Amino acid sequence: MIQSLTDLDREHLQEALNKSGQKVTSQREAVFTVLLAERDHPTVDEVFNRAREVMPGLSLATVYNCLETFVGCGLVRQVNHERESTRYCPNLSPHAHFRDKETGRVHDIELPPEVIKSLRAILPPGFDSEIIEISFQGRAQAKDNSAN
Amino acid sequence: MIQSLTDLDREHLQEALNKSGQKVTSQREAVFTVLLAERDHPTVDEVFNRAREVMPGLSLATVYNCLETFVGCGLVRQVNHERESTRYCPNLSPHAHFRDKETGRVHDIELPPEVIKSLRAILPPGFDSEIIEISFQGRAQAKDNSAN
DNA sequence: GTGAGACTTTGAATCATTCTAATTAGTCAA
DNA sequence: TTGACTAATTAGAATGATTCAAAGTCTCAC
Repeated sequence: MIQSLTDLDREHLQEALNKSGQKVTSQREAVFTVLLAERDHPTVDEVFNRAREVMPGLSLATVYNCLETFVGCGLVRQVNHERESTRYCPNLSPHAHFRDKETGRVHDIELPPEVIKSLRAILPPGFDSEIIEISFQGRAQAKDNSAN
Repeated sequence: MIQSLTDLDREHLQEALNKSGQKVTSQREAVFTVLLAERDHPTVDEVFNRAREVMPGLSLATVYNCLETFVGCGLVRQVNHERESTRYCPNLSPHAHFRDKETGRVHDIELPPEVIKSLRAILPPGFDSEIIEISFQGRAQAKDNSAN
């Protein structure tokens, strides 16, 4: 069952939206709640279905809009794997993604600062990168804790 | 103008295809030639248009098929950026990709073995990865040599 | 030269995503 | 309260990359 947002999370949402001149709406709150409730990198469709349990009138277009808004104000990250549907991730700390070939599940992998540094170091002069995306593919031993 | 394949490249193509029980056809040769001619990570459509200059009857589906075949037998790599059209890359040495935000161009960045090692090292036990993909996004100073 | 299997072709179908136009909700001023 | 303004939401159509299905062609072993 989907809990409602903690006060802290609601503040977080409000602050991020306000900072870019946008409003907290019940739809945005619902979508954000869904993202935080189960941190399993859901697709738009998955978010849509989960959110509708709580807000039946919600439209798919709105879910797209909300997620785009959140990405725009830095509340969530997109995760793409090849041409599969885009997935969404509310984990903001620097991390890589590991995609299990068998299940399609995506796991977060913590990314230590020195690794990031060594990656930046391989860029030739003149290349300046704000964003680095790292994704592994392979097999993850079932160790089904931390449901990423 | 599109040159034809060198003998070496033709052998390379032949060997890779044969190894997986597939044949060299004139279409595959044309598509492969296009990929090697200009190493700029073309989309399917770009490959299609270039290849048709040399083989007017070629169909789009065949270009999709050829590229899929090449990926399957390890002759080329796919490069995806968000939901843009997939691009194709005949560079087989380990490398990352850098996507210039302004131009959309993709550049290859050589990937030293020790960086790969340090990346593998961040995987928790139980995670086994065959493939690591690294992509940078940012600005590349116009230094328009090596047309990647 | 025939037949089997691999490859190619055309055009239709799919599917995620984006767009458009119309509606609703929220806010502020009078 | 009323109206006016703006941002957000909605439903459904449109888009665009990719895949699929069916029919046609080629090649090579026999």
